Amino acid sequence: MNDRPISFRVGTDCADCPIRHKAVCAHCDADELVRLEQIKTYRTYSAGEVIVWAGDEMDFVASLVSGVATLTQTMEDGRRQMVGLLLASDFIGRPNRSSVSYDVTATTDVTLCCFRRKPFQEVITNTPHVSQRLLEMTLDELDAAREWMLILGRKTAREKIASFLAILARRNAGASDLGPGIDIQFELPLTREAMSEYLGLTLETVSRQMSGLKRDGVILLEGKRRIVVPDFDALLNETGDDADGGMLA
Amino acid sequence: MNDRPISFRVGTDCADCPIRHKAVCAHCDADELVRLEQIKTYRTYSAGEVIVWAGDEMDFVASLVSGVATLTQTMEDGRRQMVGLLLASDFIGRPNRSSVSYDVTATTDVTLCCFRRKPFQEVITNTPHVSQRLLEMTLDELDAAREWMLILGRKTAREKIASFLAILARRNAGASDLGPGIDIQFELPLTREAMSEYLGLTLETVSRQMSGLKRDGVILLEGKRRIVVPDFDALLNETGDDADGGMLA
DNA sequence: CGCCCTTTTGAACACTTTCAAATCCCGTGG
DNA sequence: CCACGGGATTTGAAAGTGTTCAAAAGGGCG
Repeated sequence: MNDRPISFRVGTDCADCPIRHKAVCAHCDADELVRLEQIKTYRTYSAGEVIVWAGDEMDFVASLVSGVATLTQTMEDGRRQMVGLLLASDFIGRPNRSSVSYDVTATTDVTLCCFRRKPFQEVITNTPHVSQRLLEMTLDELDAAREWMLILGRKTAREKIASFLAILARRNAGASDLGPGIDIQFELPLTREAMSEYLGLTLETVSRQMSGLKRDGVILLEGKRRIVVPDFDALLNETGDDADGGMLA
Repeated sequence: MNDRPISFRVGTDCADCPIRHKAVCAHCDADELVRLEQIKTYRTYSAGEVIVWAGDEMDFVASLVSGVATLTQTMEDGRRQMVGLLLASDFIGRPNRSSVSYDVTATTDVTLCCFRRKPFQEVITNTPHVSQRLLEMTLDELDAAREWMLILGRKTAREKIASFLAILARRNAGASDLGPGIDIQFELPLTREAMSEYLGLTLETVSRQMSGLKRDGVILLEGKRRIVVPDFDALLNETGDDADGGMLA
């Protein structure tokens, strides 16, 4: 019902983990990592696979080690809205609640670091480093959700696309150079349909607006999935936000 | 810059507090309450007053004791989207971050229980009962934000209005009777304009849809602000959600 | 009683959706 | 190596929903 493990890789050392310093375990010391090591298991899912369905029981919580996953809500009549876009180091599941509220889907191949629910709840209770990190991450997600609400509620289709691309560009570039004159490139981890579910649009509108941004030279497409942003400020100018941060004043 | 106290009421006992068992202090024992008492101050704001502006520094965090407040984001050109609707017991501010991301506005007369930022951060660090309660509350807010995202991204104007009224009805009725045959009544704490900012609509559309729901007998208006819901299921049927919870099967 | 702000209503318009069909792209198999 | 198949994407045209601009009606408070 709730798990479709494709493969297991047990015994991987937390010290070598690519998300060691960003995930829920970020603040842990060596002793605390040992506790987590004892209750963790890796699972992998392939692109397109559903990790859990809304309403199902999930006997674990997890950190997303690699890949991209989504949280999606579905209405009676099939209308769908994505409500979470999970990248490396993001947390899946809610302590003290075993039933899941949203469909969780792997949109690329995904590796999860899963913690058995019961013992993880004890860790939360006894390890302030973990619960405090989880609070930080949840507050960040809440901020992201609120930025997303502005996009959904008030932006035009073109602004929505530009905003989405800017968010991806920022997350992919990390803290590195987003200045003018530097080409930013990244892979789109979502289909046009998934983008439409993120942005509250139809996939046709997404396609049209992508074409529009390409036509206007704001983005270049290499194949269908690789995006090149020749001028990040130009992209920001399309988002409707305070793009240039008052550089003109 | 950041505070416009209208009046103070010092020395009020936490034991008598109306939000004692729902706010961030809910899990605290007597000793822990003493610590909070030492750093708290009450402030009141009158309807319409801005509590803090986005970007301002806030030297306190707070629990909303009574009244209704909103979090709102504003774009360059004046488009506005509400991203938080704060009712009694909700928490305002973010630990470890003194600058505020959204305009916080009192939409009715409001009383806050404010905690000085610095000492509150110590409480967070040293008092698991507080940090764990704050985590719970933040997770609840995140869930609410995600439900809201579905409303903004995928619902029609009529469904948005119905969903909003259903949310208010549920919060006001508390755990009590929402069954059929029981009239639910509540006061609208928001103007049409504030509703439009909540729902990503124009105020004209809000007004039209309210009229439509009234015309169809889904709601009754007593004055402009008091709403009567003669049949809660009928309202739910307008939300687009799985209204009757499978009662028909 | 009158003023002002909120709310309602009307009509034309704009943007996104819907429905339909063509095109592209990639993996597969001949 | 190239043709084929099928999902993903793009493009077109018509239709619909919500917005915009405008004006009237309603309500509360001095």
